[in-house]
Amino acid sequence: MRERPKIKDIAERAGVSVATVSRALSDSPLVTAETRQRILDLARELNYRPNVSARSLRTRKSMSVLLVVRDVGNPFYLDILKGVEATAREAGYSVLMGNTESDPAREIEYFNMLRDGHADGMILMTGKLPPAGGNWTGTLNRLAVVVALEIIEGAGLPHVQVDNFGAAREAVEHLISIGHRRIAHISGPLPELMSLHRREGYREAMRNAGLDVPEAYEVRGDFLLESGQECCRKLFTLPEPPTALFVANDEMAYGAAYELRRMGRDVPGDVSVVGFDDLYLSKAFYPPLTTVSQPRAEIGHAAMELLLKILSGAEIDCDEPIVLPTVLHIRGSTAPPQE
Amino acid sequence: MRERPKIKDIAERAGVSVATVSRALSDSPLVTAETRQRILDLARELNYRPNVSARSLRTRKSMSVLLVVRDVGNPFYLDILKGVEATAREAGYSVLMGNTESDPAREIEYFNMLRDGHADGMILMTGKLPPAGGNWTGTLNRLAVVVALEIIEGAGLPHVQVDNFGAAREAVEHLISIGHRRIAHISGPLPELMSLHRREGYREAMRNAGLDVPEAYEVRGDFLLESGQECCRKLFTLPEPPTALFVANDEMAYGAAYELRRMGRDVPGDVSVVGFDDLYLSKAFYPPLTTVSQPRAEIGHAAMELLLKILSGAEIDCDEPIVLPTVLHIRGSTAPPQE
DNA sequence: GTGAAAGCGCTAACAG
DNA sequence: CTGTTAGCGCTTTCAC
Repeated sequence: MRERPKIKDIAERAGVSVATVSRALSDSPLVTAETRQRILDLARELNYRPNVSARSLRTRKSMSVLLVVRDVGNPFYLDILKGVEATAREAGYSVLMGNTESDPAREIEYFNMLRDGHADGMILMTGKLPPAGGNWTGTLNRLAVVVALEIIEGAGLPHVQVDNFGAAREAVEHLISIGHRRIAHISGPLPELMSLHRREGYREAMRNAGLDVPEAYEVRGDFLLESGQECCRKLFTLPEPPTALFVANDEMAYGAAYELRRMGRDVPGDVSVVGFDDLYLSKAFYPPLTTVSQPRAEIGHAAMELLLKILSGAEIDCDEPIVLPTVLHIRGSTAPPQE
Repeated sequence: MRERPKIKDIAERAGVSVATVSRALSDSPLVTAETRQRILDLARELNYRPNVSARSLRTRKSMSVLLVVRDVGNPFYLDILKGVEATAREAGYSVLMGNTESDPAREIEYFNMLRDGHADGMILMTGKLPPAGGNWTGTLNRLAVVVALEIIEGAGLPHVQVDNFGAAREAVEHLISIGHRRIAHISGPLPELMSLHRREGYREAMRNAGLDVPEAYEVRGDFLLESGQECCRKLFTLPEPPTALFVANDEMAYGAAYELRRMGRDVPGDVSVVGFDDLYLSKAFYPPLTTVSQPRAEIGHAAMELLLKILSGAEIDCDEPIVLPTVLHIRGSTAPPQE
């Protein structure tokens, strides 16, 4: 058989109709065990594989989902992707990668891919809806979209997230508990909700401990290494620099630690540093970073499960986000302040 | 318009046939500029998007490619993925993620996805062909497959790679040039070609310098952090431990550096370490790792370009791999040996 | 330049 | 239980 066999080829050889073959192949109970077996054997023999386009066209299902992130190059997404991929594959779905790089045109494009049957559903990790350019607006509620990691308010979409506020508070409480009082915060880009929540957690912990937060102790970064360095430099030109840093993500925390070293300050001897994310290989950094670990694989898994539920037609309560637990890993970058 | 508009809807409103609409939409010259414009306007107004399944079924093209890796969780692939994605999107292709985790069943599965029309081509980064279980064998030459990063011998497939041998040699030559003579090597898993080539580069550099390589100076790892630690431990129980390490990838290099620190040896004061890959954030490590940087985005880009060429029907010379240049980044983890 | 019509390969009524 | 048949939405001959 030179050409790819189709259902018709099997039907002819088996001496049955295409309908029967289709049924046998999809495990319909409407086929005798014997016929089914004959067909199955034949299919294997011919090395038959159903044509996905034909099937999709007919069933109106693509059996693939779209995973959309801001930057595929960011290692943070890796384990999430892994979790999504594993769960998707188990359910027979393929995963299409989407990368917006915050380009509105691309954001729209990926939504369009849902409409044109490229994918059945989408896991959105960009933290925002595309501008209302394409008039997919209004169709939104009909599309199967799960927001993971980030939060999009007011769209009525289901969410899978972590308690950024609580996790940040816990991280800062750790610093307080080992004796720090002058604790500064390098935040993520504002007014993104994730950054906001982490900053609120920081403020709450400080407030609860009766500690002061001078305005200059809150510096705004953008989650990238360089901004961690820069923010750190700013903080240590202050007349009364902090003894500890709560940084909104690991990448900036590395930047800060790197900068501290350059300035001749020891971590954690002179300054303690706490990050957020628990990046791949973060335990290999020196000193190993104390950080909030997010259950990334589980986030991916949960988001995909939720999406599958939606795709199966179940009603989802979008008002109650799924919140996954974080863990504060206390490692070598934090220590009590010097006398 | 509640339902998704199809070509027929446009045709009716425009008072033309579906054929004309199809032609106008695909920029065929067989349509008057005026009709075309009317149709285009209408399409935009209705927010029309062609159904991909129908189109794929008809054209026998899925306009997507499969990117298959051993482990999506490995950050090494990130920039490659990014390069592939960007190039693919520009050409109108989507990228499907494939993750084998070295499971033969999955390896076969992804090849099957080519046959069933799920994807038009594949970029394979697993370094091996699936076991000849599915009888896709023989069909191989008909499938559009590009091998990137790794090497698969004898399959007649086009390759995009780096000169692992030369890059490794250069790295070791650097160590030699700053005065090291007792240089050990932590290799990747054998007999994988990539590991083999890097080891050969190491040997060649040593040989050229007239340096001895005691058998115990070559330890075999598996590219993971822990194995870097382990191998390092072995090396430093030798009666005459090395003063420098050439490690086959960054992840193990971090493991080794971590272990050296634990053993109270300073990097680079007591021991110099050179890695391979130049991982994301590697400059933030302490000390910043001297390492061979691979042009990952370019590898992704080149592989996708090559695949596009194949998909466009061009004949490819599979005997001449595309070899991309590496750069040795000399950073803080290497220094002349102590007196 | 445009239209009619024939499928691409599959599934799902509907009949038997 | 099995077969016949009508599409899914699109592209592409082949006529006109």
